[in-house]
Amino acid sequence: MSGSSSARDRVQALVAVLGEHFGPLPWWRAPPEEVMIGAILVQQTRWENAERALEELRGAGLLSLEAIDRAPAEAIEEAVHCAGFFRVKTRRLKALARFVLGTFGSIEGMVNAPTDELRRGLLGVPGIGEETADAILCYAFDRCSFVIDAYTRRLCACARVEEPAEGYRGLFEAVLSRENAGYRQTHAHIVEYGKRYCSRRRCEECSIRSSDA
DNA sequence: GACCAGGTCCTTG
DNA sequence: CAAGGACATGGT
Repeated sequence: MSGSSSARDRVQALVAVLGEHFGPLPWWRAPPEEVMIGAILVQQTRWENAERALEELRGAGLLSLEAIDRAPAEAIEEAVHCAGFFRVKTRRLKALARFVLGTFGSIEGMVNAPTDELRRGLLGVPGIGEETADAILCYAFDRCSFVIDAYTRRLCACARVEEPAEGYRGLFEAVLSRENAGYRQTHAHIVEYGKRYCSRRRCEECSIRSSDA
């Protein structure tokens, strides 16, 4: 087998330490449709900007996949302008809407679909990569899909967790129990830790690292 | 004014 | 397959 400090062991330790450090953390709650839209809007920007864009969409009556599918691109671009990459994100929102409405007819058609099928479908939508797909699965549809984002990679690098060829996702999913709450919670912990202690410009000495190494 | 933010896609070597 | 660039606004 592996030594006393395999990548999996280190991830297990990270999850435990974060849990003790932060305890339960709140996370944005919204209907699945809004979570999906938010998952696109938040790409490569602060959540605050994505949230503003969501409110702009709401104000314009565009906070639904039906409306996004129907509306002219210019109207959506104007609403999501404050989230950056507004032309790209508009195209991605429309692609998402087309996928959901075309493949499942509606959001309701997705809630009972198998996770594998949803994940493959989402990854086939231009503009939806692994992180966005897993965020949608985890936070919009309560699935056990762990979200690997920039914070996770940074933290793992800091904690000397070597990345497997298939990526970090499998490590976390092997460590977490099969319940959605833990997936949400651990990702929330990592984001909180990243924002507070381990951004790109500054990475304070990781207390995590010493307790794990 | 540079640098960064909860990515993804396309092009090059 | 790794590395680099494009997409864009808002905050430090």
